[in-house]
Amino acid sequence: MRILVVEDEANLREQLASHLRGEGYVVDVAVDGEEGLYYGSEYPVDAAVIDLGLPKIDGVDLIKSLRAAKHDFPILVLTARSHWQDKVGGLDAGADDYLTKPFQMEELVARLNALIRRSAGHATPVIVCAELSLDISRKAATLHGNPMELTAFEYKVLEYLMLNQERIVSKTELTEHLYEQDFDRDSNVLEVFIGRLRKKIAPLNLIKTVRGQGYRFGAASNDI
Amino acid sequence: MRILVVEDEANLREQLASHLRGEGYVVDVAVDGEEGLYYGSEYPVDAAVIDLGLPKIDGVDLIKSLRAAKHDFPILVLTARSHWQDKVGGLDAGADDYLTKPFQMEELVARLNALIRRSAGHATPVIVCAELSLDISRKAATLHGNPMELTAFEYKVLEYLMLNQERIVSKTELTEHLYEQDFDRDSNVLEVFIGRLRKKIAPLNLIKTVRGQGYRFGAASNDI
DNA sequence: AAGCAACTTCAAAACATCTTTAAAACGGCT
DNA sequence: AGCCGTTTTAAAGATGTTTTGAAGTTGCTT
Repeated sequence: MRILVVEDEANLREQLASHLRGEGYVVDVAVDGEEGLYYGSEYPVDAAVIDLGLPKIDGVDLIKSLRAAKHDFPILVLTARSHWQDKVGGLDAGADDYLTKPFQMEELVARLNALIRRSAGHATPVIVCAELSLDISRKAATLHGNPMELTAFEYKVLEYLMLNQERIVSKTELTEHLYEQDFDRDSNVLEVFIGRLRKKIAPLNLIKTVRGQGYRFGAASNDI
Repeated sequence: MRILVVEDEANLREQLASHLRGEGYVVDVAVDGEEGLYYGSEYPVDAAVIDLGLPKIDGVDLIKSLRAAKHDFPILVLTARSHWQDKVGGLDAGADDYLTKPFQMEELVARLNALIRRSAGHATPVIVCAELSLDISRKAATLHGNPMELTAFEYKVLEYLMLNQERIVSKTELTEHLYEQDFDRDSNVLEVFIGRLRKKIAPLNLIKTVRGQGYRFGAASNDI
């Protein structure tokens, strides 16, 4: 999952980035609203964390611009406690949730997770498909009720596919959401991971390949 | 479908070309307005992506020249965000849509698809003919409500024919729009593909051959 | 009936995807 | 820091599908 962090204060910015990376997210960082708008438009981000009170373009204006440009990924705004009124402006502008500074990183991660999950159309943190279920808040999967052993990357791939079930997800889309920018276009890592996931969830045939287009996750037996 | 890309910045140009080719388009690339005018006049392109702000001939002038030469394929212009006023000039000159940089490739592809579809006279992304329907945005066809299994090329041929229903489409036209320039003139690939498509959509007789001229797709039973 | 255009069939070539293996990178531990 | 086990990546070959080329057949048209 790709997160855009827009925060002018260097300290907090780095802390956010490194903590989110530690959680397995791909992170783009922007130091001001202008850069934030650029990254939000250029890369397929899954969610954004935006500090209100930014130089160049104000946080509220950034949100408005992003929404005007039809980017509908969820946005979590950060406000200083002393400026708590700001949050109303942020939400009005199109943000989805807010957090007042200071805050706990765990809190932020939990909310971000919830936002991403809900924006993919899942109300609960547990996604079930046939005998396979994925608990996003715990980053764990169970098959036939037994916990599965997944590596960090296997989990990420499975999560992305399950959050986008029944939809064809191209290899490009997968890499853009799961890897930092510089990714070797003609590497076959994804095929390797898909292969491993298939082996682990066998005999269930939930990951179908649509030749020339990508993969589609789902229980549906009929092709589309 | 044949797309002309006119962009001076090498990086973006290559990215555009490779991404569009990945989407199944035939792509001609031009590095400046002069080359753009040449390709636009020489090849039967279905749509063009033109960056405003080009060397030699400016993007706006290129569009004017193309329109003056009676080329009426749809044009999507790219503008830098800082020069957003340009888009008005582009649209005035005869462009059909615009996108400000930076943008996401999916967005561009979606708009290009829509432009091509509409220029062929179809308002919606689903084209229906008798019991056969084609969803251009998903690149999928259904027959009697059941999804069809089409290979990439079968799809391309069917799409071109359906976008140009009731019109006689010559084999030359088909190859020019579906293949890169160097195509073996006396190959019979198209006949092979037409044959396969006919078999797949049988017993419907939607692809009629007009001896000596080409093929005509349509439900109309009366000859012309 | 001859000549040509279009059709059919089949196998070769090209291509995308999958599998396997081993090397490289990483993370935790002493 | 150096070692060890694990995870991720790169590379190469196997597999299966799609596309192409080629040869022969059909069937219009004159």
